Parts: sequence; C-alpha cells; structure tokens
Amino acid sequence: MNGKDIIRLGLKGHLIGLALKAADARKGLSKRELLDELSSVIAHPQDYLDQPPYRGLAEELLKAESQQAAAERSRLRELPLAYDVWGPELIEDGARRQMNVAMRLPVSVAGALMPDAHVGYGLPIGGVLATRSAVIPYGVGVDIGCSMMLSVLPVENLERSEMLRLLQRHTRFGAGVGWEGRERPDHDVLDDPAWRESKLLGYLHGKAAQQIGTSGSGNHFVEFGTFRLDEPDLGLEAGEYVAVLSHSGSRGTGAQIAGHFTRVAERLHPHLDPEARKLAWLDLDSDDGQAYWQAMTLAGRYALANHEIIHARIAKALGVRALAQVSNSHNLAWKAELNGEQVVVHRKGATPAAAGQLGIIPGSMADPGYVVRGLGEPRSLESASHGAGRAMGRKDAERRIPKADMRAYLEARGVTLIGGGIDEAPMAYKRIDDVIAAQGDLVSVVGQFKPQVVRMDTGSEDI
DNA sequence: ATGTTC
Repeated sequence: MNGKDIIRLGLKGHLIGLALKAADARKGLSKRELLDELSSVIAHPQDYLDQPPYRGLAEELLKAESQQAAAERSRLRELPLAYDVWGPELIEDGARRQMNVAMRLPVSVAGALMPDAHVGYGLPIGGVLATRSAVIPYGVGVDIGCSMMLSVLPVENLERSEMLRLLQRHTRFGAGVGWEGRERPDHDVLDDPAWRESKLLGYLHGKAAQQIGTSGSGNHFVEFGTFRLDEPDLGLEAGEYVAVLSHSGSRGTGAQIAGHFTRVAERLHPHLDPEARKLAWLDLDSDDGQAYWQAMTLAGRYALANHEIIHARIAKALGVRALAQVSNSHNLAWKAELNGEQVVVHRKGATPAAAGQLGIIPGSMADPGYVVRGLGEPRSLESASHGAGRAMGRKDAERRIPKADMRAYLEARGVTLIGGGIDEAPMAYKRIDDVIAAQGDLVSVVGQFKPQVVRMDTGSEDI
C-alpha cells in the first residue's frame, strides 16, 4: 500500500496522508481487503465517523464534499441570462458588465437595465434583478429605502427669500448629522416593534432617533419649485403649483444594515467568483435572510418617515396642508410574482412602475423632475429609471467642470442653491429629457417639477 | 451613501 494506490482511489491533497495513516492502523489486512475498505469509506464516509482508524479521513471527506457542494451552489452561469436595456446609447460599458455578472448568478431569474444606469457596488445603479428565494444586500444598495417625496402646497407667490429661509430652518444636511435637543422630531416608526427584534436593530435605534427627519449628503436634496400639471390629476386641477421635492434615505441606520448583511452574505459564499463578490446573497428562508428582510423593510419605512417629517415641518411653518403628495422608494427589494413563481425583485436606483403606480424621477439640481405613472411593462419587471443618472463620476466632475460653468447653468435656469458642490453639478448628470424619452413604454409623464431653491449638503468643492 | 463597525 503506497501513495499511488491511494491516488488511484481518487483522493487528493491531505486526504492521501489521512488514508495512508488509516491503512497503517489496519496493516493486518491484505492489500485487496484494505483497498476495498478504503473504497467503502470514500463512498460512505458518514458510516465511518465512529470507526477510529477511519474517523479523521471520514470527517475530512465529508468536509470536502460539503465545500464542493457549496462551491457548486455559488458557481456562476457560463453566460448571463438575457435581459432588456432601455436607452443603451446612454449607458456606459461598465454598468452593462456589472449587469452581465448579476445575470450569471445561480439565483437570478430575470433582470433589466434602466436608461439612467451607471456603475455601482455589486449591482449597477439603475439595475433591476429578480432572484429565486434569495436576497442580495448590494442588490438593494447602501442607502436602503432611498426615496422621493413631492408635496403640492396651497400657497401662492411664495418669495424666493422665504423658500430659502424655510429650507435653512427646517432641513438638516451632512454625514452624521441629526436634529439637536428640542428640535428632534418624533415619528411612529421609532416605536415599531421591529427595532427590538434583533441585536443590530436595537443598537441602531439610537442612531435612527438621532438622525430622523434629516437629509444626509451626496445626491440628497430638499427643494422648492413649481409643479406643472397639464391635465387634471392627483386630485388637482391642471395648473402650476408651488411644491416641495425631497430625495432622502435611511441615513446611517440603513448604511449600517447594508454593511452588516453584505459582510454576512460574503462570508456565506467564500467560493463565489471574485467578480461577483459584492453580489453575495442570503437565502430568503435562512435566519440571516429573514433578519435582513426585516431590517431592510424597517429601513424603508424609516426613510419615508424622514421625508414625512421634512415635508410636515415645512407645511406647518407655512400653516398649510399639502394638496397632494406622491412618494416612492427606489432602493429596495420587493416580493413579486413572475411567471407564476414567487421572486424577489431588487430595484437599485429604479422606480417601481406597475400599471397606474405613481413615482417621481428627478433630473438634477437645476433640471426638471417628473411625476410619472407606471405602465406595468413586464420586460422591465415593472420598473423605470430613478433619475437622470450620473454621466461622470464625482472626481471626474470636480476635475472637468469649471465652477463658472455650473454657476452660469444655475443662473440661466433661475435656480438658487444652498450647499451643493461641483460633484453634483447638472452637467455631471445625463440629460433627464433623454432618459425620460428612452422609457416611454415604461412610464407616462403626469407633471413636471422645476426647481427654484435647492438645498444639498456642502460638496467636497464649494461652488 | 455613510461616518470609523454591534
């Protein structure tokens, strides 16, 4: 009995040494008997776990088997599943490549790419992905529940200086920022029992309470502008109205949930192709999958509560109630039925657009945004773009866009800006009208919002 | 998008 005999049995690596050691302990047997016994151990290792000479080998064989099975479950398809792309001429190759990787995941069943698509972590921004009994934390993104809200207000001739004052007084921007002391608002979402149902959420409740009603940073904004309805809709007559539009998310709370569960998912898929590492998923039926789903849906409600507080503060300061309100989440996963099967639809920077469903697609700080109604297109998994989409990265924008050009762009459109930075310059975004035109089969336009006074976080480069 | 990681 030697190493070659063992290798002929199909064993590799450290298993060879373990088999030789076991064979040594059974040296009373003939070579034939020994080979038969080893073959039996290899075929049925679970039967040898309590037989001392073979125990170590049997354990290692079982471990190798389960690792191989795990690798098999993580193996990417050779080719991506087919998916539709809206406005392909508007989409950079990197976003296509990311979507192709997503469509090779063994859990993927369908997908689509929206015309505002650009590169993100894991799934591209503007990516829609349906999976079977799995949820991908980075298929939702860092800012879980990131969303839009529009309030149409019964006010006329609101002075620009008053808009400016209201935004200064009733919104808060910046990383880590919260309302202080007696200014801190309250909201039912903070009493949601889900906060007590996991250690992570219990820990995050304090941060959520501290930051509620704030706007954060990046592309988030609160703005006053005019909302134009060409036809009666939303319970309103056709006409031009004063409106408030906000883009906000789940702040630090959602970011920490996303970070935590992405790490859990990555640990659970050590064999996943490095290309798809950021697309690691959680089985929906597992404890981790259930915990993520619960935390994600809570973060979604929390994000909408942030908008509600922002809009309520402004309406209260004006002494009015909104005439109409529209809102939608564009970073979230939903359970849905696809071809008679239960699936999870991830929208990472995509507006839900079921037939008749209202949504908001903003342009940029100085370009119009649109209230839209979904057309229920199945090929887009009932989705549309979530905005114009970035045409250049933040660093690129800082290098390439002269401040004077941005100031001129704002001035030409009559937009007053509080905060903001070159990285959020309108020229760093795709043309919203091209993006809207590219999805005429996904949504119909209900009304147009034109920004007048915009507040954002201070960018890395002041303008 | 968040803010130095329960």
